[in-house]
Amino acid sequence: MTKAQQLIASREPDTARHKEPRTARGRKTLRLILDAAAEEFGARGYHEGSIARIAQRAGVAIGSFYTYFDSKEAVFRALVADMSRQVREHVVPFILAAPDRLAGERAGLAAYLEFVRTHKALYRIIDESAFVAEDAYRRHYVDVADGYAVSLEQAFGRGEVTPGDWQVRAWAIMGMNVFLGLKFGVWDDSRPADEIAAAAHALIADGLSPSA
Amino acid sequence: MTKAQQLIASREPDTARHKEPRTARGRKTLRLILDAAAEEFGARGYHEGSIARIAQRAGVAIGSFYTYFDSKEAVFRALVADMSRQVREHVVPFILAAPDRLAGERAGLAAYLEFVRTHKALYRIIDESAFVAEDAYRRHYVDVADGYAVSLEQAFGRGEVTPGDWQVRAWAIMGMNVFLGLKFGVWDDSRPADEIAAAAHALIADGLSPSA
DNA sequence: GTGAAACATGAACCATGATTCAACTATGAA
DNA sequence: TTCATAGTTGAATCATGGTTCATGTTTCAC
Repeated sequence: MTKAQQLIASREPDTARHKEPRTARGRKTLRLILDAAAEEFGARGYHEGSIARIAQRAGVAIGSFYTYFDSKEAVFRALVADMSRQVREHVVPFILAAPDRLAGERAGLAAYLEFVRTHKALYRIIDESAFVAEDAYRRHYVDVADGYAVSLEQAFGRGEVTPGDWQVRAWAIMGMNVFLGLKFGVWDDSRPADEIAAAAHALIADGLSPSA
Repeated sequence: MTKAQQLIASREPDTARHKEPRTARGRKTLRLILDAAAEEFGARGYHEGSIARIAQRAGVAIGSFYTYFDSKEAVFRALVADMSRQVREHVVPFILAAPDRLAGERAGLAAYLEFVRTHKALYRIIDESAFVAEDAYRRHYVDVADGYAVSLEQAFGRGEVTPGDWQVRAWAIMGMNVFLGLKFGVWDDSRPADEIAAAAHALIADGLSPSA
């Protein structure tokens, strides 16, 4: 397993399983349904979203939906797992490509903001999972935070950051990024992602204290 | 208006209005219903929560609920506004009592963590409002962030913090606090709030960079 | 080519729970 | 004391939408 794979992979087995298609036709239909569900839940949210409309968007009958998923919650869980993976696959390479961890932090945030701006549905789905599939939500954030903590500690080993409480730092930075994503990604994309990332990077690197 | 009142107050008029009771009996019943709703939504969430159960918890008939609120959403909105105010009323005094803004940051986070630990329902309700009453959710966080931004800028005027992007900093710090509240307040309260606040304070004050 | 398994269809079923409402009781001002 | 208003009651109503299922159609290994 490469370092990138380690950071992307989830620690837990994939519990959100759909019924595996056995033919090419089946795989295609499953894909259609998943994409339609992402659109529907992204636009209307879990509770307002309807299976009938998902089926319609996918261009299949309602019954076909139930060929692949046991319930509304099942398809939602599958989506959360899928999107959790997508975010990490998009962001991690930017972090790894940077010369050091702090530069990586900045590049990662910029990449994250760009990703959120072009995948607002994704943001909403992961967030809403807190109330629909709490375990999936926890898994997502615990995975990301643990990846962060490990990564920070390794950077410390290379002398790139000061020592400190890795768990607190990981959750703090993650929360920062998520809220910046909400504010400057989802709600207001008028400012360049780089600019936000630079300001956040400055905060994380040097803090607010004038004496330092 | 005192400084504390400024920080606590919401910029927007109170849109989430219930029907005002005209007698002492009515005011008492309204209070019972609001408290019951907080319990119910805190425990089961908005969609799993039911009006019938709220009425039961409050010890009143279903019809009485509709004497005070037009709908399920209306009572939820009233709760969000109420709790948004509660958090600020609890935390702001700690920030103001501190000798300077950075110390205030630390004291505020510790106070916030303690509050979250003893009011987990509140945390959940505000968070879920993102999907039930998005405008109320936005209002809450925009209010808090703007308060932060102003407060940081004033601290800069007193030479307590370095100059920077106030909006980005405000949202970053707020996100940090919210996520630390989720992780170390709601999910895991095994570590002392002070300890978490101290670690976060160190991050915000001095950053991660070893050169600084 | 053939048959069993996989996949597709969508009308009908059904549980759930928010909301209504008509009858009743308590309050408090005059 | 009186009566208009405020407040209370909970069974019945009603809309919604997730889920089922009996009946086809397609695929593909043999």
